[in-house]
Amino acid sequence: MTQRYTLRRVAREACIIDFRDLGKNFLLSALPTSVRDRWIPHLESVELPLSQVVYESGATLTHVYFPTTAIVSLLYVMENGASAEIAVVGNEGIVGISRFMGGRSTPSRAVVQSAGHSLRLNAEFLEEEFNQAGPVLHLLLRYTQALITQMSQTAVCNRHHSLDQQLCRWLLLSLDRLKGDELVMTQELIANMLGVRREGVSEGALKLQQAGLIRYA
Amino acid sequence: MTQRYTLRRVAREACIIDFRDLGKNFLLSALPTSVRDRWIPHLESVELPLSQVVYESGATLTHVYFPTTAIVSLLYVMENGASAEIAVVGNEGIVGISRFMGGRSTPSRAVVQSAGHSLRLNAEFLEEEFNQAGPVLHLLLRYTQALITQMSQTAVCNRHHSLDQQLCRWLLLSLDRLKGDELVMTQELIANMLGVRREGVSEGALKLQQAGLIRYA
DNA sequence: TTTCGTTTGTTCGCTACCGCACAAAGCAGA
DNA sequence: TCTGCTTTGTGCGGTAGCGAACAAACGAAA
Repeated sequence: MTQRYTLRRVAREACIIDFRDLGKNFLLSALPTSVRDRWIPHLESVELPLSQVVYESGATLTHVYFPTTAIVSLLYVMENGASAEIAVVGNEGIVGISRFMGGRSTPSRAVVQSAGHSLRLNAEFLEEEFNQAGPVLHLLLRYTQALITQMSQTAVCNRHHSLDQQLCRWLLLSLDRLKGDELVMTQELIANMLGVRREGVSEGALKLQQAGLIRYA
Repeated sequence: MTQRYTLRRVAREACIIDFRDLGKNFLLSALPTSVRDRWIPHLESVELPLSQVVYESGATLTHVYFPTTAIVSLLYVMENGASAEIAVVGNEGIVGISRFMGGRSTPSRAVVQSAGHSLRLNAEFLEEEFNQAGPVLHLLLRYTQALITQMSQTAVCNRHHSLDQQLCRWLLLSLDRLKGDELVMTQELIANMLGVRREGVSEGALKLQQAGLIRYA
């Protein structure tokens, strides 16, 4: 019944979101219903095509994103243009943590790694909600802590693991965030994310295919 | 005058901290005086010897540390024992952010990289202060954002920079947090932090010495 | 069907770094 | 002063990954 009510309310306020999407993002579904009901009129539904830049390094965010089926990569770009992925965000998280962490800008670039759907929220609205210091704050900080852990692992992988190992990790990170088991992506793009040569990815993928662990075309 | 008052109060409450130390940690000195006065009776003064483990990976923190002259490295340790430094904390920060970020444990190990002095606070007390959602919360989150940026840089350095470059970065990160320009440390330890071979550090340091950029014995 | 652009596979030096082994230097304690 | 331990310097194969160059496969548009 509550859900029916929510659905109608969404319709009444002329928001085009499908309320079922709310349950697809773990953070949104972890919110108390009172908060979720308050957010619904502010949530927008967006499709994120492959390689779209969600936000640029140094930019001030206008929205924060709650991916449902999309996957977003956070890249750190060096002055000379070289870059490396520092974290991956899918339906378990939120893109744009720097907005509520206090800095006005972010050191990373967010790029869509797997096309899909996402909900998004006006950044100022989120900031106000965050500053009410209730469950929203605690949930987002817990997620941030998880993100920090993922970034730490990325750092140590970059140091100690072989290209093949990193490719495997990357595939698994993606698989964790995918509905099915299929990923639309070129080796070139994977190489950019990992910050390695395209040829290396080619060889790695080949090995995995020969071992029967993946298939691709 | 305010300072004299503070000093007396410290003495009255039989705390052994020197109130001048407060100003040596940037976070503590950025707090409003009202907060600082409230914290003073709870602050403890500790000496951190080289290589002391401030907290172990996975442990629940009992205290958070505000280094004044000490420098602490955050290391991520892999299952096979290999490790890599993910961030450095000196008098600009706080050791133990995971305590207020919500997770009960932390994925990193904190090790003293340069012996020195630090103030520390009971972790539960800090948590309560943090949850009052005032300036303490915002200051600590801002610092956390800075720490995340440092970790991102570490990740991308591990990917794209040469051993020599990383050694330089490490020395500069340390220099930024040192009073003078002298660092007591073996090449072996530096290698552990960076997650590289000791011989590599040896060669790198030699080059820098020959270039007249550093001196060591 | 042809053509052209994109994506993937393969090869060939080259270099940075690793693991190992060992020598040299410095320092502390007996 | 001698001895032993810690720390630093150096050399030597082995290898993973880089940069460049190019061939093969595939797909979409003309």
